[in-house]
Formats: sequence, structure tokens, C-alpha cells
Amino acid sequence: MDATSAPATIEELLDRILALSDGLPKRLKQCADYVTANPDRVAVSTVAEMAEAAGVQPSAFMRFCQVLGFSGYSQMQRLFRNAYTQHWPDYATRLEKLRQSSGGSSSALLAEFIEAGRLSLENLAKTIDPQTFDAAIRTLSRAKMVHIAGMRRAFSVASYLAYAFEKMGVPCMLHDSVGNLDSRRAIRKDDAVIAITFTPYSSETVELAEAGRRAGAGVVAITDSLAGPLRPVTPLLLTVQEADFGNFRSLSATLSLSMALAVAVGMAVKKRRNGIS
Amino acid sequence: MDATSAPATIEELLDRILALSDGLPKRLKQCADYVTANPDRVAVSTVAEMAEAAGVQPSAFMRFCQVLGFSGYSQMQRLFRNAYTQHWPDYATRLEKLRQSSGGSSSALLAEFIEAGRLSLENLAKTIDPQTFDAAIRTLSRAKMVHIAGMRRAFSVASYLAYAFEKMGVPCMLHDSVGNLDSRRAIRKDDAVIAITFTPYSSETVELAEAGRRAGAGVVAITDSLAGPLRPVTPLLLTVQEADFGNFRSLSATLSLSMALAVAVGMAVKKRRNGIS
DNA sequence: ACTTTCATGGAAGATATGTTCCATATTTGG
DNA sequence: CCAAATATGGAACATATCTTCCATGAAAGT
Repeated sequence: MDATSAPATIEELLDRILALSDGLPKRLKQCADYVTANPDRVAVSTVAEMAEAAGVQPSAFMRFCQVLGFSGYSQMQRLFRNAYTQHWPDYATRLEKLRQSSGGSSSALLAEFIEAGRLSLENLAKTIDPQTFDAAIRTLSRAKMVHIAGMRRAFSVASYLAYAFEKMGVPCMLHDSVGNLDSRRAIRKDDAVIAITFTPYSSETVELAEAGRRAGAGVVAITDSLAGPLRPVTPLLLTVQEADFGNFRSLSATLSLSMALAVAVGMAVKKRRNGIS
Repeated sequence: MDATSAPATIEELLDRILALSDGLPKRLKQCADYVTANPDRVAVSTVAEMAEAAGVQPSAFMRFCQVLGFSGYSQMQRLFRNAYTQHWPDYATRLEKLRQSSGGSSSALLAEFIEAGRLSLENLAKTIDPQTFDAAIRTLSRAKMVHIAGMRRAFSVASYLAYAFEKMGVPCMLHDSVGNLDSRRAIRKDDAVIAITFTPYSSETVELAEAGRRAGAGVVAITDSLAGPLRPVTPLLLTVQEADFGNFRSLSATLSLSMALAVAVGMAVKKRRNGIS
């Protein structure tokens, strides 16, 4: 018989999962992963639901509970049900609560940023022009190499794009100013440049885009205004209006756009390769 | 027969309770009062428990549910459970479908990413624990220097944090692997580390957080699981579940959280300085 | 290659929970 | 004060859910 007794708190439970999870059989590991990633669902789900979500049989999930020291799923669930009260089911109400939470203004701040993000996303869905988006994808997917430029706040977007392109197998180069190297010369005729900049526009980014244009490369811009400094450089302007909150722009919309762009380009590149070969 | 159909949302339900409650028999009114006062309990309690808490018999509570238009307690409970359980759509298969439908319009792809972002934000609002958030802010604002660690996809978050801290006048250092320098030694006792990593966790980030802990620095983690490798390192875990879309995490929630964190810390630091001076 | 041990999936059995029914109590209207 | 209508409590019934068991399949060690 297992001498280990049941965990008394969720922390204990998570500690125990962490301690055991390396030496666990495949299916039980699946359970462990799912529970640690979605601990909140335990309170409101049946074993059958949990098992399905974790991709195992109910009986496997039962074994998982027992390995942890519980008599069964019910006992484990009791732990989560008792600790449940904090989370409030409805988004609107919950947000309202965050905003008003008297414990300090920090939660209210978070609520504002969340709302700003949501507004930005909604706005993006409404304002994006599918034709420009498609054209941008075509341009980027034809390029031998994609150069990515973004400074300051746009740098996080640029670095994400680099990550995503890399993951999708699209050759790319992230231009940063480490060591103050001037890498403009690296852009060639059959490359493409993707420039990201917002007011106040960063001159380095604009210059890189211009260099790309001079070299005959395709240029795609992600920016916040149709009339910005990138307008003369390229017609492929993807504009994103982000809701800002006290000088901090949400970036949610910009990042979603970037992800979609990266994935679409990656898919197009793959299709092109298969088509040619 | 009651022509009224079951409420479809929790708001509707509460509205209906409010509308009916004046003309309700004594026991049913007790039920109404208890439910409006503790709506969160419905998702995790049995009828018997609810009835006892409301001071009535289970059968009375059943009648209450039926007066509201539900077939019984289960149906009403389903409302609360569904509202709580975030059912992320199955993005993996959706992406596959998009890929296969050769016409696969890129706008549809973008729409999916926007939707993923929106869901992530809503989920963040529902699951964030204000107390942990506040504690994280306190820890970071007391630090002489904030060290930021994040690799791969988390790097864009890290770089944004660095930008925001910089802008708020908080001394910070972004740890990247440029030149493969080992910068762990730079962490001192009265510093703090903010480590960002998601499954599959990056060992460099975890190591940096551990180094911080050993040095006696405060450690704050932004991650996706309560039981990840950062759990043994610090209790200050800010967990964010992002909707995945074909292996691409939305990051909207993570970034909103990061912005709020940066601004709150910046404000706290300024207050501290003014208080001391 | 064989045996032993362990993990797995499915289905059958046990239990808890939801639901209904009806006799009794309470209220309402004459 | 009486009769009709309605509300109430408790127990019986039905169902969903948990839990266990065992035959099968996979892995590890000899």
C-alpha cells in the first residue's frame, strides 16, 4: 500500500506532481501535464471530461489520482472545489471587479491593459485590408531572405517575427543595432524588408526600409498611420491602430497581425517549394 | 407549461431572478437570495449542498431551478460551468483545415489569430490572482536592478519589458545570449529577476532564475503552468494560458500582463523615491 | 528469444447525485 | 371559520458519475 497520504493543499499537490512527473508512465504523464497546465478545470469537470481533454482513458486518470495519494478523482476534486471561490466566471464582471479592486490600483491597471488589448484586436479585425495583407504575403513569400527591422517598442514585434519565420523555415535576418553595425548592405534585389515602426517613427527603421527599396527589394511596413514616413517607400502598408493606455501601446493587434503574416508566408513558401520541385 | 425558456447566459439568469424574486414563495426566495449572493458556488456544488447552504430542502431548490426555466439543477449548473471552463477551440485542426482548403484565405488566418488573442485576454482577466500580481510588483519595485530573462518566443516579451522599464525609469538589464556571455554573476542580493518561459521551458531562463535565487534576489516568473520548472524557484508565479494556434502562442495576454507589470512597478519606484527624498 | 513485470483500454459494478412524487402543512379567499 | 389552492418536506426513483477489475498489449531484464 502506498504510504503517501493525500495532499492537503493545491501547492502540495503541484509539488508532488512535479516530484513524480519525471518517472511517470506515458499516459499518467499526459494527465500530469494537463492538470498542471489547467488546474482550474479540475473543479468543474468530470473525470471523463478531464480524461478526454488529456487524451487518455478515464481509468488512466483514476490511476493518476491514486498515484498522487488520493483515494480517487472525487477526493482530488474536493481540493480544487474548496479553493475555487476566487475565480469569477464571467469576463465582464471579472474585469469590473479587477478595475474596482480596492486592494490597490495595480489590478485596475491590468484591467485597463487587458481592455486596451481587446479593443485593439477588435479594431484590427475591422480595419485590415485583406488585399494589402495578401499582397504583403506574396511579396514576402517570394523573397529569398526577409529582413526585419524594428526598434524600441517595435523591437519586440520584430524579434517575434524573426522567431516565427525561423520556426516556419523562412530565411530571415533580424536587424538590430548591436555593435552599431550598419547592415543595410546586406539587402539584395530579391530579398524583402519588413519594417515596423510607430509614432514617433524611428529613423533607423525608415532608413533600412529605404535602403531596401533602393536595392530593389520588396518592402512591407507595419505601422500606425497611412501617412507616416513609410508611405513614400512602399504601398504595402499594414496599418494597426492600437488602443493606448498612458503612453503604452497595447501591441496585441500588432502581434496577432505579425503571427498571421508569418504563418501565411511560411505556408506560401512551403507551397512554392513543393510546386517547383 | 412554462413558456419561458432557459436563460442562456449568467446575466440573463440573474436578470430573471431579480424580476421574479418579489413574487416568490418563502423557500424559493431563500434560494434566490443565496444564489445571487454566491453565484460562484453553483459551479462546484451539488444541489444538496446548495439547498443546505440556502436553508431549504433539495426539492425546494429543484423547484427554484424550474421556475427559472431550467429543466433542473444540472442544466443551470452547466451554464456556470461552461462560463468558467474556457473551451479553447481546437486550433490545431482548424489550422489544418485552413491549410487544406487551397483557397485558404489569409484573412481567415488573421481572424483566427485575432480570436485567439481575444480569448487569451479574457482568460487572463478571469484567472489572474491580484494578490500574486501585487506581490510581484512589490518585489520588483524594491530591487536596485531588474534582470530580465526570456528566450525564443519569450524573448519578444522580455525585450518589451526592457523597453517599458527603461521608459519608466526602472534600472534593468535584458539578458540575451548574444556572444554567449554568462551574465549570471551580474545578479546581486538586492536585485530582482523576472523570468519568462513557456513549455517547452528554456533551460537558460530557468538557470538564470535559479542563479537569482541563490544570489538572494527576488524572483518573479511569467509562465504557463503552476507546476513548471520555475515553481521550486519562486512562489511569485504569474501564470498565463494563451490560446495556441498551430504551435503559435498568441502572447496577447502575456504582453498585456507585462505592460501592466512594468507600469505598476515604475509607479511604485517613483513613489518610493519621492517618499525617501 | 523468453519470461516477467508493468502499463493500458474497455466494460461492469458501486456510489453519489439529481429528479420526481405525494402526503402533509400552510396560506389565501370566501 | 371553512374550503380551495398552493407551498413544503421527505422519501423513492432514475441517472450520471466514479471506481474497480481484468484481459490484452507493450516494455524490460535475463
